[in-house]
Amino acid sequence: MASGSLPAVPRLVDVAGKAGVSVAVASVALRGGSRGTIRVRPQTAERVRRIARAMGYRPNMAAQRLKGRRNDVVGVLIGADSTPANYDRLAAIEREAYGRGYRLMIGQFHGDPRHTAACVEDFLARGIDALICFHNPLLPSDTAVLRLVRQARALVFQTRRLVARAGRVDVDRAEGVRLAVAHLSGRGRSRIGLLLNAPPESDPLMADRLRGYLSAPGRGRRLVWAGEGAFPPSRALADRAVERLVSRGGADAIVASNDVWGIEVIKAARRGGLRVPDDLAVVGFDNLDAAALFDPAMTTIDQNNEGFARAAMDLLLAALEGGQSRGSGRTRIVTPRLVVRESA
Amino acid sequence: MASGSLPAVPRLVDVAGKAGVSVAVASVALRGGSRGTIRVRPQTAERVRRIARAMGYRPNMAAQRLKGRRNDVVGVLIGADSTPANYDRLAAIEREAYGRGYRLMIGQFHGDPRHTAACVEDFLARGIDALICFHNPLLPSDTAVLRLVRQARALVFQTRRLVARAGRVDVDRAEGVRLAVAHLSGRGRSRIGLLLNAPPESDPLMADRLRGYLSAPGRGRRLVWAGEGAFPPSRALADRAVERLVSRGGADAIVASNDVWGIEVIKAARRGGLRVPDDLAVVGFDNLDAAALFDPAMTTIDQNNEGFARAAMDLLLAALEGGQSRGSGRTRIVTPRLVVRESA
DNA sequence: CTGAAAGCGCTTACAG
DNA sequence: CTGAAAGCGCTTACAG
Repeated sequence: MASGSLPAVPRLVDVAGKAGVSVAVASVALRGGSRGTIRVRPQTAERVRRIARAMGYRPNMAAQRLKGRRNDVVGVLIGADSTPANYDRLAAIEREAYGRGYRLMIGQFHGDPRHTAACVEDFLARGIDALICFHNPLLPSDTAVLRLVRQARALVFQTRRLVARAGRVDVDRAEGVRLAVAHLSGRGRSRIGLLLNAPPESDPLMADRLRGYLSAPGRGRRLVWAGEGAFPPSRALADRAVERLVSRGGADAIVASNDVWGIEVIKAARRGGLRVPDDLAVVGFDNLDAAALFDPAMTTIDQNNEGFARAAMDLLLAALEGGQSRGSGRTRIVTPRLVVRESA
Repeated sequence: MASGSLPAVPRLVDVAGKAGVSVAVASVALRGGSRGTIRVRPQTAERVRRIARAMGYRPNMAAQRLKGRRNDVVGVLIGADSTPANYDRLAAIEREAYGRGYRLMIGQFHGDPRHTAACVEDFLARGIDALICFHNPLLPSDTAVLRLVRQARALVFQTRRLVARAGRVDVDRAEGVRLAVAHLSGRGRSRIGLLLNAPPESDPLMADRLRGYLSAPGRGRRLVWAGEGAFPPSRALADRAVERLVSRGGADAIVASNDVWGIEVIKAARRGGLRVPDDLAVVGFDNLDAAALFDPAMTTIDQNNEGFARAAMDLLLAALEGGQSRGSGRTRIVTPRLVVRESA
């Protein structure tokens, strides 16, 4: 609209023409000294690069991909109704992927398997190199979606491996709870309760926490309360949990299955006239921003999202670079850490 | 590794062969009845589609792009050290883009303009259709980066337009503060203070809040305190703010420039023996998860990220679909809303 | 109404 | 050591 001659995006042939070399030489020159049978003399290569830069040349990635170049894109499937903890993890994965030269493409979900399938189709059509599946969007019964997912060249599942050759990254939730119990026990708490968001029989993530709790040294007598999966908890539900664990159970400390529950428990305890941490110590799980901001600042288990991201990219790159490892090599367990603040 | 014959990704020519038609007919059949001079009879088209589906055919997007197909990808530049509020907004943009058939590609920043430039280069090489720039990563002085950014076919800036033809989306921060003041005034607060994270002279986002404050009916006498931009605020700084606004200024209500400040002010007020909201009402800004979880649940201004996302995509699609509108048509101001909870 | 052919912008064997 | 040519998988004028 502004000028008469449209500038047009420069192509390799334009660069080659200006440099007085063939496109083959130009192509090789731009990507380092030599490729296959072609060997370009350093000064020529430098000249080509200089001219390319001056022209603002940028290789057309679509053309490169047609010739087999990798895309360097990782697709991520994540539930649109994900907990804040999952978004924190996603941000960590994005940073890690970026550092390794990969871009992330996000696919959000709403529970409809047909929609999920369409999203994976789109990922595949775009030529993603790898796929990370957060556990919430996929069920073993979604066979149509899983058939598509299987077509990704490299695959990592969170927590639960739904495809045989895939990698898996998980957080050692049991260890997280053990860390919390050990900390509380070390501070003289003798009646440590565990609060679960859902029954451990129906929720493997809760079962892991229970396992950690039961195996923790210094735990004292068993004291567990589990909700029915309602999340976030209502005020009445939080009151009930505190009533069971503290009023009836005599707890002087509670390890909650996540930060939102931890915060709601502190509020409920206060409504019941308890002081935190004096009368009741509370440890959360996730290390959300809200945990640090809460008053009292909440002690919690950090899931180590950086470690998770590193492990996921390690597995994906290993799979991409040929030797998709087998057996235990395909699983990485990330160790969480305790963040001590004021609530415990 | 498993079977003898590698399955190989089916191509259009394979589908056409199996259907007994030319690739041209197959190509057109797969994308609706007719294209250009080619008109495929419905039953033929249906047969081609059925065969394609049975073969698991998926068009190679790289090849399509080489022929001019759009990519349907929006790049987003966002600071890696962004506030949580920006990530909430990013999630909203992702959902909105997804609903309109676009994917998002995220580029994070660390302040190094060379790194930023490399990221935009990458976006352009990947053929993004549009670019959204959050305000933090870019400065008017980064001319090299801006030269690259300008090459995007459609552009939207947050808050501050750094490229002439770009679109701009902003939140009416002044209106947000007016809503907060009106609410407080309506609840009988007569001495309403404004707390800013940085001096309004040096930070336009703070200047907007001040403008809203000064123009709010029922505000009472002017009472403003501004920090020096340190964020998040230290305990001592929050104490000082409360000391100035409440102890010296006599405020019975404070509007804070963001939720983190709002929360820290509530904590500081309590340290000073004040009850919230009885002695002091506090309104935040951003509506982070932490605001709802805090005790007392914090009243705050929601920036309306859904509205922001819708406006940004509207502008981008308008630019992409030819008529890049001019003048005021390129700016969209989103109206925030007050979320009333317990703190005010 | 349909088919053969050109061409998008690259990379890489293959000849000189 | 360098150039001309084929081909990646599509789409779309152009001929029949």
